Amino acid sequence: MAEETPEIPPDPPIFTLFNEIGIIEQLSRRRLENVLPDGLKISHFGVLNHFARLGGERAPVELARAFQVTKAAMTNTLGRLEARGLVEIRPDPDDGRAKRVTLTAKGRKVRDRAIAALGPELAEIASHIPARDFAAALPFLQRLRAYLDEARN
Amino acid sequence: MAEETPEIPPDPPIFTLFNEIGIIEQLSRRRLENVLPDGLKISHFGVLNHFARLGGERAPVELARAFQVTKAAMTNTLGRLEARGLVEIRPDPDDGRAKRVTLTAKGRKVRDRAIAALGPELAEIASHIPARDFAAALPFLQRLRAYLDEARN
DNA sequence: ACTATATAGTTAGACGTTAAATGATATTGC
DNA sequence: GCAATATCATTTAACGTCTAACTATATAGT
Repeated sequence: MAEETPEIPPDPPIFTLFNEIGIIEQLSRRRLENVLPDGLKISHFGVLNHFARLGGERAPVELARAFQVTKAAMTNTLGRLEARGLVEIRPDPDDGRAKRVTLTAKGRKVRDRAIAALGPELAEIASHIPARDFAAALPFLQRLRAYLDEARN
Repeated sequence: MAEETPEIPPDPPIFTLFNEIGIIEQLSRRRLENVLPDGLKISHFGVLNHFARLGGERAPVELARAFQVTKAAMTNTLGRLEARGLVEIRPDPDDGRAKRVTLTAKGRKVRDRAIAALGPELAEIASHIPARDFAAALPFLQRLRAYLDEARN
């Protein structure tokens, strides 16, 4: 009977894409964390790198928004970074509710070592998939991210 | 002094891309899980959908490989699906170490409801970003995934 | 046959994340 | 001024994932 033919309609591309994104996220995070020094996590490195690139000081809520995580997650991340002396957290003199976070000299050094450790790993990936393909794929992902971001509650 | 000019060299595209992937994964997972019925998680839906599309029965280790998660994660997922009566797990008659997992009628119904709930959500995204853009972006992501997959230890 | 190795699945512990509730401080509107 | 509301940060509980260690069974080498 007709039951014998499996047919198997493929998932729609939009669905497959989110699937691939999820798997790439998992594989790349594991891979990058494996080469990061001192058990540094991607989320930790992200914060250090943010400060190293943009400088200055930030409120935790700003960082949470920048990385699209909850304030609770950022509280956790900053607490661990502070415990390791990589960031400094002070009360905000102008707002009793808020705090100010800055990168310490040690934090900058760890970030620089992380960048150095990441370099060969990224180069290895780039040796298999041309850098221009990454650049070509970026605009779509940025647009998708921007939409999901603005559409979030 | 020169310190006054911020310069701010941008991260390389390959780095920015992994960044975007991570954020998209987070935002899309949260958004899709919010519309999934019965607190179904993406990982749970993935397994149900896998069975509904391909039919038959699978060993847990096969599913773990298909979804790029560890066996431990799949044990957890299958345990929760079984506890809710969405899959059935039996010993493999031919291999004393293995198990066989099948979709139950209830599991299929939940999956169908999940598909129905996901439809409008995906359509809403597609209304802001053309479906052809998703299709166009897919090959690169699949290639990247395949590389990361084969290069994993 | 027997030993060594590989594979299937589970368990335990750690970690990051989320949602929800809470406390503290700011801001807005009347 | 004062009450209502919004915002910043933290805490708690639940969840999914990972790594590592473990049990049980199967397969390969000798």
